[in-house]
Amino acid sequence: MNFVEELTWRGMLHTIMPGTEEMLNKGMASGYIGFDPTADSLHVGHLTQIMTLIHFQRAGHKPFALVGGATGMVGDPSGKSAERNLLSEDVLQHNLEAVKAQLTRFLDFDSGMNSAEMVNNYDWFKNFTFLDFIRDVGKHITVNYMMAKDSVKKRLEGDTGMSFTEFTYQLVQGYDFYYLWKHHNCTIQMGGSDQWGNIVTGTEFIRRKDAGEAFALTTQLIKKADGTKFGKTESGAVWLDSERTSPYQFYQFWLNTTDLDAKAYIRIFTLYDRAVIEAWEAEHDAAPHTRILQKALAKDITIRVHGEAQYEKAIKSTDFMFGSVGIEFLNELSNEEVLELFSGVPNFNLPLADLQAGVNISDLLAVKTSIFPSKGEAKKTIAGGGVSINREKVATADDVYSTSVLINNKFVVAQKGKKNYFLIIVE
RNA sequence: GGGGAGAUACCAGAGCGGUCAAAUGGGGCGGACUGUAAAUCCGCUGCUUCGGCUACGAAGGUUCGAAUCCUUCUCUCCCCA
Repeated sequence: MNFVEELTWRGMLHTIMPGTEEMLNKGMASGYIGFDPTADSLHVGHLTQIMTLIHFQRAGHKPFALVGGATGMVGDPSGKSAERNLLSEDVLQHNLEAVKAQLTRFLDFDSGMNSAEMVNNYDWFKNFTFLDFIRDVGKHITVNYMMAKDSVKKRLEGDTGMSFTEFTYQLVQGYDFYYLWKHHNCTIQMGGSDQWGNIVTGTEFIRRKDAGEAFALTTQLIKKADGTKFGKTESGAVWLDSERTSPYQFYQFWLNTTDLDAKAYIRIFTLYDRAVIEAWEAEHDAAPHTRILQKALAKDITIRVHGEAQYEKAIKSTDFMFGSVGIEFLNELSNEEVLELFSGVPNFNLPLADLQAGVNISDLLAVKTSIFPSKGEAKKTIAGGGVSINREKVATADDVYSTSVLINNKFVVAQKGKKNYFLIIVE
């Protein structure tokens, strides 16, 4: 199965330029996807692009992962309704290093001819002067052409306007493609469907400047079945960095996928082949409550991103949090084991003296810890029956807790709702 | 430089002198049901020592009383030059 067929059956393909598949079928091709360092970690939204590169490499092609040291300084207007704030160079540099490190984990950088490569567009832009740029790049593309792009049109039609800086973004990205085409023989650029306009500016630029031929392919924007944004939870984006999103939370995110979405995601985010996936689907349809798809999905991605050991830990934590194990189970564990079990869960420290003096529940939740942002909210949630201490529902917001709630003389387990656990460490 | 429109809670958006902590919708959070799903239903959605306090771009002013009226300022958008 070739690259395009692979993406097609997985439901990942969005748009493909005519002739692309023929070009790829001729043999090993080089292609790239760009990642802008807007934060110091990638998030699950980037996984589609990462998987695309993985498939590209598995199909025998040579993938380039481009980190946008330069483009990150400009700001991509695609899909943005308002002008973005520029990041400082320090922040950008820090982000760049972090993103590079993450990308390194997913691709094979040592597989001979088609080893992956990492490039940074800052390398070819840092000495590119403004005058050179407007003469060598700007001259080949008309403003009329640039204005016709969706990303630009939307902003001109909207009521927020757009700076010249963001307007030029497509040229900067277009030149990236040209550079990689010229120097690394990259004949295809891939990306999310929102990147189509930018990518095509690149192929157009290559054609006009050097009469060269280059291709484009974009992938589906991942959305949830209900149309809402993919990759968000109560606490924000789901990051690949374990400091930002713990492996346990990461695992939970995937496990909580809806049935409908799971069928789509298992194709996009795992490498299992069609027969395996279809067999699981049949099994899933027969007994949806076993959530076989969600489990397989969560397992595969968690291992790819965080490794086997972290996955095992996430499973153990999950078993305790959602299994039939009672709270007494903690008594059988050592302090280290308890901490390990709760390692993926937010935790707070509380001086023992506070508990000895007796602490009001809303103080405990909102003042001594930041499980709730305010006492008012803690009280409201308690009134709605949404708070538990050691798995026991808190009856009223006036309850006072003392050392009698301690587990192992050291811990208190708090829950906000059913799914959100917090560990309070008392010492 | 000239003219116009506007700035309200997380977002959209009503309110146009008191009854406004501010309609309505969305989002979010919690509950019930369930499979840690979807759909549905219900509750909550500024802070609080529960007496109040701080809020409708900012600062002043008018008034017994202002999100609502006046002045100045800041910012945004649109049109013209």
